[in-house]
Amino acid sequence: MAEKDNIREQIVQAAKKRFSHFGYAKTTMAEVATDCAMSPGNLYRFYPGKLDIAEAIATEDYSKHLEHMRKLAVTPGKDARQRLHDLLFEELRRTYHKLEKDPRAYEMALVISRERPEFANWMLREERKILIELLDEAERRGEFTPEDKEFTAEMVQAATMKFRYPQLWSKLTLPKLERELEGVIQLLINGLCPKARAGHQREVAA
Amino acid sequence: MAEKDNIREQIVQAAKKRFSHFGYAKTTMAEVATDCAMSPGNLYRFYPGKLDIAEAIATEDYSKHLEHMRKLAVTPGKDARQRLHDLLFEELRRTYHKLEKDPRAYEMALVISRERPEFANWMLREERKILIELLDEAERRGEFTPEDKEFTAEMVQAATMKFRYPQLWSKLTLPKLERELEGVIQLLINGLCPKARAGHQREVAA
DNA sequence: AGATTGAACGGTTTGTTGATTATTCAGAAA
DNA sequence: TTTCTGAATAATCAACAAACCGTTCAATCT
Repeated sequence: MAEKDNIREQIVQAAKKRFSHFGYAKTTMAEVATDCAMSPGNLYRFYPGKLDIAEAIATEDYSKHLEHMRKLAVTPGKDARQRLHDLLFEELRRTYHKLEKDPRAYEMALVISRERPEFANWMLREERKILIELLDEAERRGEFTPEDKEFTAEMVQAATMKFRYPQLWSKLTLPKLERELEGVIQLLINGLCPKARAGHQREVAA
Repeated sequence: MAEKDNIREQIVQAAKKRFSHFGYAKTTMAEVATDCAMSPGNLYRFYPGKLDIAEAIATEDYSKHLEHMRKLAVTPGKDARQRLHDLLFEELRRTYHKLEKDPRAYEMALVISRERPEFANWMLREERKILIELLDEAERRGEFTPEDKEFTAEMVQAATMKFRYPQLWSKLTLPKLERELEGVIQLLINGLCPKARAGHQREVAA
């Protein structure tokens, strides 16, 4: 069924164009169908519904992002702290720029996470896998030694939840958000307890 | 102007009754005025508007909560970790129960934080003062030694943001939230770095 | 047969109108 | 004069109708 996959891809491409020009809500199935030179009804042989097309677009997009993050998680020549830092900053910057420069994409993200809460969970699960890779690698190098890595990854995500949801940012600029994330990472790495206070931590440059 | 303050208090009491019985939206200024045996117009000599009455109620309520938390922050016979734990759990439980058992109060909270974002900031600032007290006390006892306590308190709040906003809970039960908060606190206290791994941490009992 | 259409269905959104209500203020009461 | 009233105002809300659009499916085409 390579032909069917081609058509699915064509539909996704057409929808992507429409969604990013006019927004998800203002794009009709009839328009997407016309762009693909087919009838509206025929779309439903390839996707169960409009939201599923949006989900396909979002899945493709986030998968690319995940691939990038997977590389950051195991970059050689950087210690675990730096890799965790790079990973979480990448996620923050991506979200911030989507919000700022791409309101259409942000609209789609809102719709999907409202209508398909499972999708947001999938994103968290995938990112968590990468965090676990990072922790595994860190253990191999003797940097961190968390007992339960699955649980630890979940807690790192919980502690950085603020940086995933623009609704919680209340007009904070990116530099301020980065300064906060930097602080949270420092706390997560070193903790409040003094023990053997580790060497200095670099400050964010903004 | 003791008389004026009495009337202000009477208005708040009348509004509190109405709001908690019928909700904020379904309560009219005319009704509150009638309850206070005055005309609607006269209310405006005491409060600038309906929202300000709601804010007065919320301020009074949260101030009581703050007082309670202030006690938790300096309870003798508990170490800093336990006090931080008690403080953050108290906040979480309060929010959870407002949401579960008191939809009227939750409605008011939503309206206020939408129309008066400054109020949410005030709450955070006040809670932060308490966190700083806790850190000061911890330093005195040689438990934690954060360099910049104002900043550290801010970061503790950032890391526990998830537990303040029911919108982020997506159907999580209180026990699951408590388990997560427990994990985040552990991470905040001990950090990911091994250094001198501290003694075991208790598990939540639910 | 399998693939495709497009009109029909039903749910949602949009636009409109009328009522409700927060807020104001000219004047009455004290 | 100062305090208060309540009708007037303007903004918001609720209800209803019309239009729109996602989705389905009987009919048509290949």
